[in-house]
Amino acid sequence: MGEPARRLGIRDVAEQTGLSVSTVSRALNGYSDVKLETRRKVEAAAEHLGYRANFAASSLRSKQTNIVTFMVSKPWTKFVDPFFLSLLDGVELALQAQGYALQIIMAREHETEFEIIRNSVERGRCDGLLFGRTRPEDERVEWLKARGFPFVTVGRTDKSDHDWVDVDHYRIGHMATERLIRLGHARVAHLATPLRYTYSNHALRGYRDALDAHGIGHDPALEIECYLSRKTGADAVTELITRGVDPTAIFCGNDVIALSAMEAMRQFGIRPGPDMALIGCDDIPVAAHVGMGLTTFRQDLDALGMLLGRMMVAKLGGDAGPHQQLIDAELILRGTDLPQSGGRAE
Amino acid sequence: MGEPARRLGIRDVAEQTGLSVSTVSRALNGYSDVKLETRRKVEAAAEHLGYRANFAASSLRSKQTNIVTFMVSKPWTKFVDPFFLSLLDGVELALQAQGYALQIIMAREHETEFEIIRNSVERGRCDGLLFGRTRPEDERVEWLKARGFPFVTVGRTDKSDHDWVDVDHYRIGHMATERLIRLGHARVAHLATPLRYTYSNHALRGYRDALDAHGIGHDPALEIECYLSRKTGADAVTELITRGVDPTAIFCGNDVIALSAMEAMRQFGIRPGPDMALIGCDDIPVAAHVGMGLTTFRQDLDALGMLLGRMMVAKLGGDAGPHQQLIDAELILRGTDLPQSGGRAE
DNA sequence: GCAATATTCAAAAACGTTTTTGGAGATCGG
DNA sequence: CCGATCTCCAAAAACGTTTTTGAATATTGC
Repeated sequence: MGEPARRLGIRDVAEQTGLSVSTVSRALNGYSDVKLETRRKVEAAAEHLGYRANFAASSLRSKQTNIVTFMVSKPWTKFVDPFFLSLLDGVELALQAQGYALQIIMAREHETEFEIIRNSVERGRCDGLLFGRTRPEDERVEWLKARGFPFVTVGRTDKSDHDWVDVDHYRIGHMATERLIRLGHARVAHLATPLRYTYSNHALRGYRDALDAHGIGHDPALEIECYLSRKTGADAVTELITRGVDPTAIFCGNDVIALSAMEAMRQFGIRPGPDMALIGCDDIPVAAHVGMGLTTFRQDLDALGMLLGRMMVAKLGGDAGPHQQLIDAELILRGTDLPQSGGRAE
Repeated sequence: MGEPARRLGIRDVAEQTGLSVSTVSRALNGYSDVKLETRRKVEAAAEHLGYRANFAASSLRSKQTNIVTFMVSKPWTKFVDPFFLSLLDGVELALQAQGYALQIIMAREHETEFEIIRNSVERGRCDGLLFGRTRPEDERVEWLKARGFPFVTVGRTDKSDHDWVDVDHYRIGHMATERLIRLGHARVAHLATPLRYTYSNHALRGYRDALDAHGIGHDPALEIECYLSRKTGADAVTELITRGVDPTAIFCGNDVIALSAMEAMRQFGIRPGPDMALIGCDDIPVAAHVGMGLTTFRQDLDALGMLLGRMMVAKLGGDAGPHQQLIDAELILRGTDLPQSGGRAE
């Protein structure tokens, strides 16, 4: 009868080499108390047999997975967000250099985010956790902190007493608004990204502070919160115009909102740029190609990702930290940040 | 002194309920031979204690992970390829509906692809494997087939005797070329995606067959293979023009190539569309915004992804298959597929 | 040359579950 | 009312590693 076709195990390597199972394990895992010659012999036998340690078994015994999980939240799964891939590319690079594997899981529903984290941590599926879209008061952050589980976030909380990397959206908001003011605009609107996220609040504060610094108070009618769908930038512009708020310039929290806003402007016969100045954020690929080109901010996401990965590796290596770092974005000047024209051509 | 702070285990749930460890396990895993009342009690206790089965242990004993791995290859990690995220979104949806988790790993170097697959399979890290960028003769496919490990690919091999989903690039190539011919173009060039991939060959065959069907032989000088970087579409156009090959229309294997080609055309004073017709493939977001809009093909990637996921679930459920399915792409008419103008305006 | 220390390896325990095996009590048919 | 069949659960084995423990041999210091 045919053999039961047992799976190849460390035992087979031991038999092949005439060594004990424990020695084989120690040789394969790079322990120092095994003679070089022995190690070579073991490695040769393992290679020859095609043996690899079973993941579940080794992770059960050693209590580590060598996996870092990045949880991507709904908005990132829904759009082709350049934020996503470039960032991950950097993270992966930094992790694999230290022997860690990057695993990506998706949180489709907003409510499942926490559940996914709990599951990953409590079931011991990974050694460290990465995620973004942090909120001013973030349940996930608090829970992980309380448990002492290693994690780094993209974005801060209000307390910010954990490890994070972040793009300086305060500075972005401030610079964008100031530039528009210097171009002669007195009524600058802000179409904000969802204010449940911390970074949106930072951008908003930057916007307001820039206005204040120039003696222009902020007008609630000029501030509209947009959600991450394709339409709300347009809706916001429509609202601004139909209500007669009449801004002459707009700072948008991201390019998707800006693009949507531009669409609405054209419907109203307003030329984005000449008739209404516009600055976005993110520099998505379309930004360079739409109309006369959208002026926006670019972030070095590769660098941000590598930073994120390196922080995680440092934490996992026992470095207590704190690990916190702010990244600057670069203003990309294109065609939509034009001076106040004094009214649109009829 | 202080308790050793042991990790919460199934034993604790057993003690809490006064049941045996085995019964708790069976209750939690939905076996039928446990009284409803007992099951409820166990679930309540587990919930109350916050217990979750350790992943490594359960996967070691049960020999399954409930994980399906999608390996993404280098080109997909490098660009913001819409192919990627939409596809994964669909896959994830189909998998999680059946209790499987989607895990994504990246193959940065081309050469590591195979190594990653071996590692995943031999170490028992997942129950099934998904990947794309298949080649006419694909080492990965052969190896997995020989091992009998469950996998589905995006794209076929020459033999195609495994499970796959694919976009019908033959039809795309045929339709695009035929459309250009009907518009009066006799010299239609083809900027192909890398021919090491199977789908590129299908597109090329479609292109050639359409020419043949109209009594136009294919001219090797009109066929240029482009690699997936931003520049080669431009390089190819430059080559066509400087060599005096003078096509009046181009069918591009994808939109990135087409966009790059358009850039080069403009440098030569050739207007994409009026002076040289152009059809791309993929309908990346920029395609709608560039110039007068790029005519291209759109694929329903969500559907493709869900199909992929459902096939994997079926396989894992024991359905022997074969599971093979071809998906049609939709022609999106925009501004670059114009009739032969008889020469460009000087 | 002898005790002390280093080096190298083997045996066995441990990791936390699921699965196998089997047995006690309940239910059923006649 | 008795044997047969079900229902529900407990005890123990098993999964394939890594880690702990300890012992044999080789090396060193004096």
